[in-house]
Amino acid sequence: MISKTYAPQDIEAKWYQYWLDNKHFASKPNPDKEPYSIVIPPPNVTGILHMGHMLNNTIQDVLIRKARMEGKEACWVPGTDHASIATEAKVVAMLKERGIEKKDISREEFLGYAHEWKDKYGGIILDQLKKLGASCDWDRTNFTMDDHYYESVINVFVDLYNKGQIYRGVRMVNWDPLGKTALSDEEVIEKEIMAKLYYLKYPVSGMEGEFMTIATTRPETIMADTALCVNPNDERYLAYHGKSVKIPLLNREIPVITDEYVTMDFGTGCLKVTPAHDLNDYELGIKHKLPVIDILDDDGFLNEKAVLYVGQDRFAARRNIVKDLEEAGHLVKMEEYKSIVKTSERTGAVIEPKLSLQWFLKMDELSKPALENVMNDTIKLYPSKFKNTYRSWMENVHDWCISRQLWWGQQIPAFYLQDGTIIVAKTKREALRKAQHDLLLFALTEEDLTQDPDVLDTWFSSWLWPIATFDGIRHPDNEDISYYYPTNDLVTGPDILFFWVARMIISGYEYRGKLPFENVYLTGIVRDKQGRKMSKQLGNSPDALELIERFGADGVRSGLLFSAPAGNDLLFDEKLCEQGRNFCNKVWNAYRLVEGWEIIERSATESNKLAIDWFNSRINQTTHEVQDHFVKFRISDALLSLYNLIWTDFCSKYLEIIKPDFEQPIDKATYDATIEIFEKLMCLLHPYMPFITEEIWQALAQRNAGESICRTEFPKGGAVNTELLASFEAMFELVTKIREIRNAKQLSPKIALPLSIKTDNKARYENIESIIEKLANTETISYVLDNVDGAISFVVKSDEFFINLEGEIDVEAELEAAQKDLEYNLGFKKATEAKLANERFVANAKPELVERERQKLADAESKIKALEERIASLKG
RNA sequence: GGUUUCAUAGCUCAGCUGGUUCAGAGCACCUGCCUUACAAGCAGGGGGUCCAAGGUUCGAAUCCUUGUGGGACCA
Repeated sequence: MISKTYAPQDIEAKWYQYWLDNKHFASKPNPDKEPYSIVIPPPNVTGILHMGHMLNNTIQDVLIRKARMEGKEACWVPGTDHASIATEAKVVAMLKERGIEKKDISREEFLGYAHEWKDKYGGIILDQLKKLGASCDWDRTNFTMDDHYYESVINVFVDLYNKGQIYRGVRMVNWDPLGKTALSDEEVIEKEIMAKLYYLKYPVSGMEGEFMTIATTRPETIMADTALCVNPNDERYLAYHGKSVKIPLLNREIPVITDEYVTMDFGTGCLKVTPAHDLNDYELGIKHKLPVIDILDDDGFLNEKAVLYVGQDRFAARRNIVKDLEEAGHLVKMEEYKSIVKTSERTGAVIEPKLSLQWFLKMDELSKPALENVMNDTIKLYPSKFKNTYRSWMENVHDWCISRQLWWGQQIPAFYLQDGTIIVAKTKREALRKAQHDLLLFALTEEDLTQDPDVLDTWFSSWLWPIATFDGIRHPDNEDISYYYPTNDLVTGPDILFFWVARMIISGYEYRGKLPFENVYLTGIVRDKQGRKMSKQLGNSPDALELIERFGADGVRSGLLFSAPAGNDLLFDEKLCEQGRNFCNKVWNAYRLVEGWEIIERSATESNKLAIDWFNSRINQTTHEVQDHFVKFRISDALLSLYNLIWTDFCSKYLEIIKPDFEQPIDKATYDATIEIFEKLMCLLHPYMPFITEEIWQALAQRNAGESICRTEFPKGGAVNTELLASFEAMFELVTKIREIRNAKQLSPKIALPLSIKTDNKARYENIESIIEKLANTETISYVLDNVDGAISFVVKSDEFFINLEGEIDVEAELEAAQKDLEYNLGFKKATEAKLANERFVANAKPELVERERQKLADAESKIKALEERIASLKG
């Protein structure tokens, strides 16, 4: 006896191992097949599976499994990225636990520990993906710090440098004083906070008793001021043009300059200019040739250039200077002020705008094909609304700061001579040769070369992902890259559209001359019920593995997809997984029913034959629907179509029709047809629910060793008999009406109801009498020419039906219902007639539409006739 | 502030090129059923001024304009 409820745990583990053992996910170039490839968005090597990953990877798995079943050479490349900042932080923490400080060990030692950490804890997420059922080709697993990948990244750096696309320069960057590294704009999170706006007055030189008052949120930077700036049109300050003021406490003199950049109505309309510590001030400083005084060191502590508060942390210095300013009478007032503070995504530290020497990649030329080919739909974004966002970003692209002051990552292949000359080469040896050869410095040895200590931004390695995972940078003509590139679909979140997707497109055109993928499917963000983004801090994210444990991978997968249209955020509720689990159970029980049947050698009844034909038409219809949804990347809609097909049409209708009576056998013809149908349904559903479909598919028939549903053919969808579908629709409507009466009269389902039909076309019902009897539990059906007195009646299409429940009929209620129905139909008739009488409608609308309206009118008319007779007889 | 996007049932969303009287699905809710595959189930039901106001059209939830209110991106 098999279990009444579906128990996924053992089944899932069993089949996943089976798939691996039989290498069903492995792929290699096959010229006889069409390639279909996806590269996984590499999760952070420190990461663990969360809801976003589950959604994202389920979608990829659905796509890849479907492609595999369609006979394509499907290849899903998994892997992880090295996540410099996050991983380095983990390693530093691990060392700290062992009592080791990063600053006390060498780079080589540190990297040794980092690799140790990675081998031990890194990539847990990939194993977790297996629990989800991900059909990745695991032999192709890549890591952005693998030797071949590392080399690819270095090669690209050298190449771009040689092409003049990479340069070194001083720029104002987002500095993370805790991580002690520059961050890209994308690694910065803006938080809204309540800050204080301090109003400080600066004495004007040569004008005793005159002051200029500025408003600032950062009083500790006044020592770095090099000017005060007012709008030249601001009448309040005309008298001070060309004067100078003294910085409070410090008494250093700085000029008053004018620039239209200053907003007159913000604060006091008088701006302190601090070029070293604010991006806008920096630009203003360049414009007005102001000096730059950098008073902060890399830790965010004040240095000796500050003169005051030297050695203090920036926040401590702020507290102290406010106190001192107040005592000295320079603090006019303080105001609460809502402002935005930038923080580091990784360390949480408040970002310090800082001038520093960094490596940059020029973006203006490189980004052109990437913009163009998204705008002209060579690369399609789903949903397309992201095209706008993409464009606005790409049109305002800044040069990319690619250096990071860390150790974990690809070390920048730039070597410095003692005089500062830069030589960029893949290795130190090559750099030396270059120096000797190009600069004629024959006496030079490797000891004279110092490599840049910084590493490259992690995105500078992951932007090569679709190429480097196939080793297409080092070997641009190898078999894999030639076959699998460009990949087909990329599935990722819109939050990394810019700094990953766009950059992959850039590198794709630069290094392959081609797009990296054809379609980009952007998932929504998984939020909690209240609409909050799931995060560790809030603790509102469910444990992914625990969810799988509770609901089964199939349940979680389908649950996530039930309400996940592309690009729309998904408000996650465990109820969705429950629904998925219930669906598994439904499918499971349908299998239990079929599995328990005794078979008898007998041909099928006419009604069974009809039901089989009808259901095959429904499958075909739905298959076409599903294909259409897939073409448009409506993954969620495709699932919902299948859900309804299986639950409503297969279980509630088809199986109920052909189900033999209790402990009766089923005829072989119907049984065989049902098994075939069941297999087809499992194939259609397999991409979504791989485990249960494999389990049932294996059980439905004898299979060969190693055979799997994941290698069967995805149903193509044959002819649809629309007439048959329509007649079954009408029949189900009839059945529903009878059931409605049963419910309204509170009659037990066990009592068979007497049904009479008044119709011009008896043949319409004769073949399906037994179906109606079974579904609605009616007694033998009779045909009548006249209305049945005292019976409950209703109209479906143009035929009238009577259920004679002696004494049960409430004439008033029946009359009212019939009257209401009549009114509706009269209204409908009127509207349709008006439409058809309208010349412009008949002239402009599509002919089939007009024809449909005529048909509707005819239907309504016969229905009205039947209803009128009905009302007359009730009144009679 | 600029750009963009959305507003449909109590909740989450479909509604694709305007065309069934179009107002849909799932969940939730109500009623009746422990019926023989399934109570993680079966049968049935109620529920909406499609944000507001104009416009285009034979016809608007759908297209246009303005407003209101949310989100995203950029500053």
